[in-house]
Amino acid sequence: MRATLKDIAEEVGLSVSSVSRVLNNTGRISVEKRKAVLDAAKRMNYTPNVNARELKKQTSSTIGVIIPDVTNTFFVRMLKCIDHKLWEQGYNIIFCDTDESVARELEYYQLLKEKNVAGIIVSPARRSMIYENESQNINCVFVDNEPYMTEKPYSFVSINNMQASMELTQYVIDAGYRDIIMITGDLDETSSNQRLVGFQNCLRENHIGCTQDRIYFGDCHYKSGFEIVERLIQDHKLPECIYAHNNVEAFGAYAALRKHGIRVPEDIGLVCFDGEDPMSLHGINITGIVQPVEEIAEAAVEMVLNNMKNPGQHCRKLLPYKFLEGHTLKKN
Amino acid sequence: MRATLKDIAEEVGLSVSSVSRVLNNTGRISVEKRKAVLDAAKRMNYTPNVNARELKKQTSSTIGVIIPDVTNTFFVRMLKCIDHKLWEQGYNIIFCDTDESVARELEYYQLLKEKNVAGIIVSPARRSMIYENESQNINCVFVDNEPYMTEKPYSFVSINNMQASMELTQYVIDAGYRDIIMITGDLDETSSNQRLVGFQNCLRENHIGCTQDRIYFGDCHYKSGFEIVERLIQDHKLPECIYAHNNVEAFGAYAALRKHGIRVPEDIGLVCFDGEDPMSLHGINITGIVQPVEEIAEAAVEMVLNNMKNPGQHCRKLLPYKFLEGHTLKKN
DNA sequence: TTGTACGCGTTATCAG
DNA sequence: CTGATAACGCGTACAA
Repeated sequence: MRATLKDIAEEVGLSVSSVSRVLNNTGRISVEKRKAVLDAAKRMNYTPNVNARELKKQTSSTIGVIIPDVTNTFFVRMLKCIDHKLWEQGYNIIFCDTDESVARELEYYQLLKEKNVAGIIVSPARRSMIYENESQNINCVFVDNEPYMTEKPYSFVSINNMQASMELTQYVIDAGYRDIIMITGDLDETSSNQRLVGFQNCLRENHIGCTQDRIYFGDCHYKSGFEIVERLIQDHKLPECIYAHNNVEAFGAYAALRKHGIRVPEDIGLVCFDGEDPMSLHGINITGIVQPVEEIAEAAVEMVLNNMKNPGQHCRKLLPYKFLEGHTLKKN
Repeated sequence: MRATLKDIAEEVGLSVSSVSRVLNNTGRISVEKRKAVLDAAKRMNYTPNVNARELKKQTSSTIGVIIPDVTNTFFVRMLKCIDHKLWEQGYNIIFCDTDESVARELEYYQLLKEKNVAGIIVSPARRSMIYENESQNINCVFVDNEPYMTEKPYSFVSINNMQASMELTQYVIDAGYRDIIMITGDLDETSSNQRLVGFQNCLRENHIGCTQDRIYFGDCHYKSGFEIVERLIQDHKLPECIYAHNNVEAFGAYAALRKHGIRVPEDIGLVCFDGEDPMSLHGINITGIVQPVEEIAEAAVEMVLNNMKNPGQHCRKLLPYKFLEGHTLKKN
């Protein structure tokens, strides 16, 4: 068994509180007793029980992080950044990958509360139900996708997806493309929705018909990008340019194009969000919007820590994004 | 504040123990009181305090997972698998990314103990010091890389890296290549070391000189793969085939080759470990060894859970790997 | 300077 | 069936 304060106390013939005082450097203790305690602690390999301490002190040093799919490069980078920021502040992460299951998300959320986390950073999947039937004021920061239908206030950090999407679309148009299609993300998610709306708005503003056949419904995954594009190829319906909702879909799209010998950007243009991952497309950057992952993570951490000191204070942050000129559009 | 058993007890005019019994379905309680408790619990949004419960019951439902870099596709997939397996068993993960810092690894390890985890799954970075000065018998399973220099027994799961490396090298040779170089991983890690040894052994067995200029020292990262190959190109020293320690290095190597218009496999061969990620090379699989990530994760979980029931039982498992015939070697 | 007593939220034992 | 009581490991107000 692990040594406890009590064990040490018995060992050195002191009271538990004195031992506690020594180990926490609180209160005054005679030098020799202090030494005795420290020696015993070392000898007995004493390890404090943080859970007990936090139960007593009514604090918590763990933050729950819920994400839909950690194999997605955007989320994994966010996770890593969050971990580092929190580590610096003395916090730990309980990691929850929901596999995009709303049910799992809810179960994880419940569990995190039971584990007494100091706060939760969640990038919800689909129409997140987290805030349904939730009367408790839990310290929760949403990232990327907003919770569905709640009049309760909440904290949120992301970028302005609609605006970014419009800018991107406009860039494509300005580059000379007019026949553009979009492969959407999961439209149950607000970020996907916003990007689609931005795309549609921009087409309209440019008097380009935004007919239904410009929109293909993906699900944020590689496979949907791949399959949609392969179908387009087979149907001889390839447009001049493909706008994929995220990098993963774009990789899928790219793979399908390459499989059929269609070159990017010579034969077709390709844009997306978060296409800058150098590891993923052998050094080829995909032109498009790049979300400031680090800043988003940092803001989320800041917000969740701040909410601890000022409970009930909610905050909504839309961070500036970057435009990346990659190698997947023809020069005008 | 969060409602506690005591709050409910006061609300319904019962003792704390009775409330506990109702909520845990233990012991007999009259129907009406049971209903009263349940109602109150719901009304007051009662959430049990797992930490308190586990303090009392002397149990723990959290497992620490320490990995060197979660953005590495191998580790992130492992993490995800581990999370899912543990979730099924009612356990949670405290996530620790060390950024390959041995110091951080040690700090995390200490912290996990303090947080009272039921066990730790660790893929150590470099020459892990985790087991130095460690007299306590902590439930710890090592994955991929073995701890450095300890006479203490430990649990470990991986593949037989040396044998796999020999097989891979032999395959390359059998495919007609003789001028092969290897870009190693971080040689402080046993897996990297083993793969290098396997490469060398196989060359010797085939009477191919294993001179020092066949070995380039990488560090498992994209950048090192890229830079080493670019230097080779500039020095006109490209071999017939490059053997990269892992997929990330191979991606870097591939990017460098592509940048200079060198085609794979037409102009040069490329093999590595874990090159099957369809997302990463636009559908092109890299020929080589594939580690059974899922099985490794599963085994690690099994071992860590088993160690809980049978403390001190250590186990070493080398799982079967697969050979993947991809698209990066010329057909013989 | 040190010890006693109490409580954090929970469960388990023992009485009634 | 129900309620005290103790204990898990720890920190702290109070007393000595």
